[in-house]
Amino acid sequence: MATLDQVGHESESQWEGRALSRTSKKQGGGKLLSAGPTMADLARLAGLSKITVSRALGDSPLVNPETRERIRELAQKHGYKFNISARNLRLRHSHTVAVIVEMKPSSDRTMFDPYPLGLLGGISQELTAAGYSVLLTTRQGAAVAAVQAADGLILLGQGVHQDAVHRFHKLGVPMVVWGAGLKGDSHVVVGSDNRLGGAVVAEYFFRLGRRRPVFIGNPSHPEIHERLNGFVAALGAHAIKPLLMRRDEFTPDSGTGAVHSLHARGVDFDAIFACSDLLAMGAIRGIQEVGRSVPGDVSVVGYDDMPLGASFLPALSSVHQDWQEGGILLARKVLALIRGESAASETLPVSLVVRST
Amino acid sequence: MATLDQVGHESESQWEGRALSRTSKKQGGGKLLSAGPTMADLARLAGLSKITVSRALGDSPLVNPETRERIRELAQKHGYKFNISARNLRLRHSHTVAVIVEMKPSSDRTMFDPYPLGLLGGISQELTAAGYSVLLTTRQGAAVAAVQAADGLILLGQGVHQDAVHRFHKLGVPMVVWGAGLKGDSHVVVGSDNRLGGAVVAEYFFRLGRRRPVFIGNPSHPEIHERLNGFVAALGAHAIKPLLMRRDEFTPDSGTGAVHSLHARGVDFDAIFACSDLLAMGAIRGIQEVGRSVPGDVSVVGYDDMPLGASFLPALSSVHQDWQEGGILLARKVLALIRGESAASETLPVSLVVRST
DNA sequence: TCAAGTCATGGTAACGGTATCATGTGCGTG
DNA sequence: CACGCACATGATACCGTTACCATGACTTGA
Repeated sequence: MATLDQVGHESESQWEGRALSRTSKKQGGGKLLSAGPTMADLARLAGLSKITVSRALGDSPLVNPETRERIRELAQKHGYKFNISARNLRLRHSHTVAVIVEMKPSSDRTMFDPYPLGLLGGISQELTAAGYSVLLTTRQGAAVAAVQAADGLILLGQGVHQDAVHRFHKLGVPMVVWGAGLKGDSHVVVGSDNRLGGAVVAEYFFRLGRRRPVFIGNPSHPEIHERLNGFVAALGAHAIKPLLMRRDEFTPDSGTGAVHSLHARGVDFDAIFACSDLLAMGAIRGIQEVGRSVPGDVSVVGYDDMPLGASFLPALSSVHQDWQEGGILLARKVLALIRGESAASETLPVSLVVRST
Repeated sequence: MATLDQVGHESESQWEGRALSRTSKKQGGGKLLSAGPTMADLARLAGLSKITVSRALGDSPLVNPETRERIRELAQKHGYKFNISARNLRLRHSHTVAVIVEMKPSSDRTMFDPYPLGLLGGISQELTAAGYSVLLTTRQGAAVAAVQAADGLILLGQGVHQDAVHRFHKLGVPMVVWGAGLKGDSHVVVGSDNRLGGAVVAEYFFRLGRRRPVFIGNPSHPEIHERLNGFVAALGAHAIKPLLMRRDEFTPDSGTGAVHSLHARGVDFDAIFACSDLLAMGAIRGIQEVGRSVPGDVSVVGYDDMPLGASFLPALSSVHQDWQEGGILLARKVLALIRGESAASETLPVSLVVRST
């Protein structure tokens, strides 16, 4: 929209202060504010009215192309800066979408390291391209007036709690949430297809001839619960029943521990689906420690496809999700809602990246 | 400042539309816009003037405490929303700081995974607390009008190139940059003390009795160059000269490759300082592959203290930096500059976390 | 008793854009 | 020649807030 590509172009003349050229009705005075020129100033300079300047800068077809060019140059030359607040006030919207990131204290943030950043990148890219600003906040800062003024809201964070969702919902602003969509949800949810992720791994194991698979992870996270569901359902179709090994921590240690525990209990298993790459890497170490081999004796698949996993030895197979794509989709949904269109919840496909394990 | 803590408080009555209660001079008409009440509306409701409402909501000492309370309740009850655009227009500032993140295409982004997120958290926390909004953009989006309107700028990204810095500097807005400060820099730079990081590792190696240390990394990044400088200088004080093993990639593979290369060339070494944890972990694997042990034969220290490193086996020693603290500092510096105070470049201390390697 | 000094409140004019409804020109056509 | 129409531009009135400078009531002290 009113995107003036001025970065990098040096203004050739300094704006000399306002008071002189201003049609001040009361003050003839000399207090020279060091503010830039306004549309009214450009208008006077060009011998036109400010509305024409507004139209020229806004690419309106109503102005003569030559006039537009002339005004453009003038704006350039005098270092004109468009005032967004004024436009937003007049237009009665903020052209802003608030992104609220729920940062957990820090404990299992590990799991989400690569995640919000990619998401944020996609969101920022798409929203900026549409002429919207991205207002970043944490949950604590969400009470601030600027957030309330946003035209739209994006909620980020694992297992965003329902109460938080409702709280923000009350602001009466278009809202889109990242995560696992529960069936009864009234709001729009975008997330990667965790169920599919589980199913894909199940099929993979089945094709490899694995018949005694184990799932490692913490299914109390809604997203991970879905992975488990998909995994169990797909295996069930082949009359296979996987074992659930519950682990709360998403660290390599935890994965190693899980395997040792299985081994100690004499459990017979030939495949492991870990719901995080870190867990998977730990599990592989555990498997090797108890004298078995990957992928010879046991197949292992992780989740998230961390860059690290690819250069792990043996190179880790993992379920890949495109965070950036997710961010873009989130952004598109809010924009649609803001425009008054409807938007449905959507899940993004995931893909299994098969490497050595 | 004008922070109205309204999230979560449900407004008890719906605002019934404007036209009726409005002192419209021309239109007596019925077009009922579904916009919320304004200060003027509250004023009429309270039998006061809008300026008094403004003062009450703004905690001005000029209004009677009882009046203030009354207005507060009224605002609450009618779901009043403060209009930031109007205030910003009037006050001639945006109360906004733009954060420009330079996202590399994706190649060695690995290195920076945990980094911008922590930084961003700190920035957001501090800025929000001060009543400022955080406007997030990538470099591509930085030409947008909203960025130009920001009261301040924070530039994030490894080795932010000088040209970019100058480009943004021309906007004439207070700016703070994250990274390694070069001596001749005119702008304010905040970064962690890479030189100290190198020195600390050097001392650690020396105390352990290591005399043939190797540095692995890519010193063409300014920040990493500093680490190398500190490392070399501190070792130099003990008349030790480290070997530089240049590696462009920051992956484990690259680290493993480096060690194999050293081994193949018959280089004698007893300590490795890798300028990234991933590199360090790869190096450890390489060391083990060529039949030597960590930390028995070779000591290894990484950089960044990734959560992963702590649960690596053997647990990785690493140089730790507090990203969040860095973000807070960045925020404080811009705020100071915005207030017209001066601010100096500053480096944050780092600490060596000694684990098993 | 009156000047001076609080305290609480109000009138008015900005801040810098854009929507709405004119206005004025030139041109083609019946 | 008058009419309608497209085109280019303008006058005016807001959008919702706060700064500036009153104004009136009531207190205080000489």
